[in-house]
Amino acid sequence: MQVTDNAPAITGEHRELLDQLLDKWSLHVLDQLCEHGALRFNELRRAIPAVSQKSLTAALRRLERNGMVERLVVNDRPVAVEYRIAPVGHSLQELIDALLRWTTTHLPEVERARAQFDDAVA
Amino acid sequence: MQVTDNAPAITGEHRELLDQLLDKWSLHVLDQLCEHGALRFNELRRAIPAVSQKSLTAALRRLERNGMVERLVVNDRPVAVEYRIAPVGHSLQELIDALLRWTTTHLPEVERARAQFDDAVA
DNA sequence: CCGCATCCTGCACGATACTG
DNA sequence: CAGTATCGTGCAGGATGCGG
Repeated sequence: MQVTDNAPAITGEHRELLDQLLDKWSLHVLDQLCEHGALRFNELRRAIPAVSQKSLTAALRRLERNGMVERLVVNDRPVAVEYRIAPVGHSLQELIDALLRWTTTHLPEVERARAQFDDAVA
Repeated sequence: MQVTDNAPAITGEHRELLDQLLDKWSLHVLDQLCEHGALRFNELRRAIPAVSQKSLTAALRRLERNGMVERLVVNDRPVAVEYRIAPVGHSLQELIDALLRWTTTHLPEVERARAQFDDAVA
């Protein structure tokens, strides 16, 4: 075993956690919460128009359960809830940004590869 | 707009690309190919025992189409195929490693959060 | 305003059998 | 060895309606 072994193996738990943090909507949610600090439920809905109420709720619950965001009831009558990014969630943000930057950088290259592949098939 | 804006927005294309690269099996495949350089189809199957033949084929096709890996026929009779990591795929590896290191680091914290959350519900 | 319950649909994925 | 073809199933996720 090398001391320079900086590539951990992929265990089921790794995969499970990444699935819960990098799923279809969680990236958007984390992104918004990092940018604005704290947002109300319907503010998030408006910020991410394509998400359904059900999926947004599910994503928020998942993120909350994993400690990425904090949910706090601001007010009863009428009910007001605020979602706030947790410190550990903020630490994830750097990685997410890195991913987004990577895609932005390499998207043209990927699209060329796709065109070439699709041509070869046809 | 700030010049220091280092957080690109999440477009549909970003999401689509990430979905194709970070899916259930692609991480394993990229990981293996980066580690070993080049592998045969059945070597990959053995290296990732949980994957079905169908899903591995699909993952490899997807990665190939996006330019992440190169497929080359080494031999006919009997057929031998080699999958090799492409340069752009290798550039992804650093991010994947970063993700894995992040999960490794924060998994205990996440598990504490989960336990607490599940307690609160019960 | 926030969110759960229900129904419905498509698709991801495994299992299995077959081919060059 | 490296796939393609087909079938069956679970589950993610949208649409809709109700409740505190």
